[in-house]
Amino acid sequence: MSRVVTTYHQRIAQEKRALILTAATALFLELGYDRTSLARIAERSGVSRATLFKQFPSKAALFDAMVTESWSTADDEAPPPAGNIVDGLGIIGRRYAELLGRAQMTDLFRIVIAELPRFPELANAQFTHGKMPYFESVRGYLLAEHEAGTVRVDDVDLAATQFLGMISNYLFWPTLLVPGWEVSAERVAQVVDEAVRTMAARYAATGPGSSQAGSR
Amino acid sequence: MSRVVTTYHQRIAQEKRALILTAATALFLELGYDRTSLARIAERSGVSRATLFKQFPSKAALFDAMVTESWSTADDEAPPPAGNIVDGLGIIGRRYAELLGRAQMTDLFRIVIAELPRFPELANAQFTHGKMPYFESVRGYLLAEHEAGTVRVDDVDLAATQFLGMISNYLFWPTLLVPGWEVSAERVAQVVDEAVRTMAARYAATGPGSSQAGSR
DNA sequence: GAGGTGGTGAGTCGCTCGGCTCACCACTGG
DNA sequence: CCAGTGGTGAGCCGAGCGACTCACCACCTC
Repeated sequence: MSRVVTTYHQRIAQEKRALILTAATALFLELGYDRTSLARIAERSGVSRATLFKQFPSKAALFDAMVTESWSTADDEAPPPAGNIVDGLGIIGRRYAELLGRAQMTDLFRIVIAELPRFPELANAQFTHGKMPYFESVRGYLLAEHEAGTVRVDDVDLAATQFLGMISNYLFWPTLLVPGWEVSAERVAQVVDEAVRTMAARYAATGPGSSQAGSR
Repeated sequence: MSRVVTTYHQRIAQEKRALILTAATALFLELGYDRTSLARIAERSGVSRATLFKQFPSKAALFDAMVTESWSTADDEAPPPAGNIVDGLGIIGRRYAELLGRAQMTDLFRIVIAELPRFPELANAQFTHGKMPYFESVRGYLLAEHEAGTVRVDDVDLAATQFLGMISNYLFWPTLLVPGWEVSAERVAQVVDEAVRTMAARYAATGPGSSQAGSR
């Protein structure tokens, strides 16, 4: 991105910063905000406490940097299908399910929910990087299909929420509540498929279209 | 229930216990587990710290009692529609929406999610008093209608989850994330109605039944 | 009115926390 | 070779925490 001056001891400083963030991420996600002490972060990252305080002015700043960094790497790993609306609901739903299924993603959600009263600005990040891209994608798809006459959707916002809700309510909540919960890949695909079918049945343009039965 | 012996100073003790629980509930829900100190609970409840320690052996025990008590009063206020499955999806959905809409209910959800790693047994309570009764109710209704031939539902569990997910994803998540979020009663009813219609369209017995269009 | 139950308030203990300071060292770039 | 940047380790501080103790008191019941 920007031209990096690098090459002084600055490089070492950035390495230390990365080490701190890695350790902080692991500890915050595992223990929560209060039970994670800066001393343990320093110990785990192999960095002195003085360095930690020079890099991050306060515990809150470190926590904020950790969340921001986690979201950015999450975006890198699986970019949201922003503009591509022609692939239909299936691909969007599958990517959404994939996002919800990542283990450290649920941990991140958990701590964000827990610390929201203390860090209200995290709610924005949660929406911006989490649900919103997928919601917009579904919304755009439905809107385009509606205008094309393929489907008939009066309340697009509600319909999009319905679709994502059918997926997340099955895949996400148990993961958030039950520690070691896992859903097989087949079941994930099935859940998404069924959600797509339900949407097709509900919002068919006129009569029952191609989405009717489905023996499988 | 059980015959209460009462009438010694035991009654006073129970009053004190209730005062403690009330204060503890307010503080835990507002500040979270770690940031709530027993000293502040004692101060707020107007009870000495010694009394607090005699009533509850530890902070964890007090927290557990608080959650249990909150769930039981929640059940009293709106008993889950356990056996009554003839009223259909609408009444179940509306009661579910009413549960999710209560302000202190979201606070309770938040702290339970936050402290789950430390109190794993809370997950059971969350399921037992929260989602499960409504899930079972929807499930039972769909099963009965399926056997009656009114609808055709192959995967009852998935269908029930879809229904509740369409509701909770619209009403619950924003409430959990955005501090002062509110949804009007009309919109709540609309969301539930649309979820019912979607279910009817998807799981119609053969052709499109009575649930076809719906201009509104 | 005497006995006993239960509440009270103050105090103590050991511990951990976030935050901060400072003298000292390692290493790089000129 | 030497100046300077950045990391290090140890230590200190004030505060708050959960947990516990004990002498004292208020009140009801017999």
